[in-house]
Amino acid sequence: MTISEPKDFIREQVIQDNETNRFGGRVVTRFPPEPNGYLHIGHAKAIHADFGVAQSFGGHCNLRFDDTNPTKEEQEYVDAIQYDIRWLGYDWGDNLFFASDYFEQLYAWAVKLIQDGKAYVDDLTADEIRAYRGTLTEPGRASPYRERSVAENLDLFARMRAGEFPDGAKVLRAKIDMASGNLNLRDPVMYRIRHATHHRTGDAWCIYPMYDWAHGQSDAIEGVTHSLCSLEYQDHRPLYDWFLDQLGIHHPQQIEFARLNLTNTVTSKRKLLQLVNEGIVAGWDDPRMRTISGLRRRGYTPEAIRDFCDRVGLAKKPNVIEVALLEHCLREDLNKRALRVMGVLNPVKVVIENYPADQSEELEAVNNPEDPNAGTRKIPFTRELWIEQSDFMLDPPKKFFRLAPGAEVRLRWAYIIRCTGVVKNDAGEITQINCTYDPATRGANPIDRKVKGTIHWVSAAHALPAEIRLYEELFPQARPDEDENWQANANHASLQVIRDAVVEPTLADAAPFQHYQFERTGYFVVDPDSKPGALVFNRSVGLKDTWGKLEKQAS
RNA sequence: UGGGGUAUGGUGCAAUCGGCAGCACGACUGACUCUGGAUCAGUUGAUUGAGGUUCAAAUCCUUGUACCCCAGCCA
Repeated sequence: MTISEPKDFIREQVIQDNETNRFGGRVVTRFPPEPNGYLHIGHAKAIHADFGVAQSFGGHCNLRFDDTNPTKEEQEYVDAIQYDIRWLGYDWGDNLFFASDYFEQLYAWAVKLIQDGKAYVDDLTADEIRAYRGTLTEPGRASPYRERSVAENLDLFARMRAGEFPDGAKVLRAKIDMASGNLNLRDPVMYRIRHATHHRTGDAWCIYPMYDWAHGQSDAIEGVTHSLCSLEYQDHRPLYDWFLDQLGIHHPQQIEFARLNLTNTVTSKRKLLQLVNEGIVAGWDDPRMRTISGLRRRGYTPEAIRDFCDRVGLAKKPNVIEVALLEHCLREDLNKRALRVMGVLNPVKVVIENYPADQSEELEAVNNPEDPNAGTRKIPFTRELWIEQSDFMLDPPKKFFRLAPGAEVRLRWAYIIRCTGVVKNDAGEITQINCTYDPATRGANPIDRKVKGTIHWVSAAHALPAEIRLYEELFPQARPDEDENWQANANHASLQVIRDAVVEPTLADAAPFQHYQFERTGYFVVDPDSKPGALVFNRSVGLKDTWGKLEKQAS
């Protein structure tokens, strides 16, 4: 690892382990998703930690699906998770594993624990086990089945596997300490009976290992050295260590860090699933969702997400990151790469009275001022244009640098125009703005006066219709799920669809997931729903808007 | 005294042996600008409380306080 890399407490630990030669200098991590939902921004942090730490030390990171609960897991999720991790830019090479691949080994180890008198078959019901477990402040009591003979346990456990008992009739438990202050050590369940079809092992098994029993042993099998997980597993570490010690097998170091929390965001698979199932959003990839697929569709880039993960850091302190940081990372990435184009969301017609109706010209526009290699393009200019309604005011306040009666404004890449009057309909709405243009101001500033404002426009004759989807926060409040009734916090007006926007003709062939900056408006991405002739754009994030801020302060 | 954790500006992360509390986001000024974008310059603002040790404490000691996690046959 080079000196310039960040040294969070996890990397410090690894450095120490390498110095003491604890794992022979090897560094192996793993990312262990359960395939029961889609990945979200919180997983991105974990992935970034798991793959990033391994990479820092020239090690590798396994992708291991923690598929020990057949009633909740599906192949669909296995596929989606792999797609998302790859899209984020991480590579597990050949190291794709499944906890279900280890079921046979896990079973053999369980038998060994029984033989050693360290595990037993319990006939108590789930409710009874809970009652016997005691409470946070009172010790538990031993199950009446705790002292069964090894032979009987062996027999019963074999028959559990053989399918002789119905769901819930028996479990295998580790025999540890019913009085421990750590509830996880009060004879945790290792196996439960589930006559369910598993997405990979089919009907080969009807007993399935619990997380605590499967996880550490899977880490050991894979030669993992540093097993990174979130804070809530701190209480499980003694159990993780206990199993490994009883078995006397390779013993990785579990290290816990604080999971990511984001303002205005729910990150809980259960809640995300609810948003989808209850139709509050359109699906897992709804651009308002901070799932990886939702962020992708919203126009986030892997680079922006990785940069974000870098900046949030890695520590044990529970945290809530402001979404502003996420948005900052996106803007910073897109500013360097997104091609600039002009699009008018809420058009109003401008007629340039002294520009001949039969005339048109091609003006050169810079594609990205931040990137000379992006080149230039030609955009058509004619007598009739669309401009943004908000770029005109009949009675403008001070510091409004745009178009108003008698005022001048620069048309981006084109001429300076002066407003001479407006046309209104019967309802009093402005339907047309009349202007004159100054032919001397193409590519040049006037010498006798200063024109401060520049606005974007699209030639009416060449404009392409477009649908534009604007998003606000799904949850306007910073911490939506502090509330028991968190779903009620959802803003059902968080998606605004504009169907009559117009964009410049160079966008005719814009392909899904292409990023653009609509000048002065924001960053937009082509939605997968988009087709030539029926363009659809999502606003990824707005540009910083100091004028908008002024307006807000004024109101 | 059930067990396990965490406390540094509004937010997140640093400060390696006890040695000038730093970086980023945000907010606020200003400069510049054919994007009210970008860029540049600057300002604001923090060590959980109380004692103690020390020339010197975010860091060491004592003692409080607050917050988070744990009682699934989920992970």
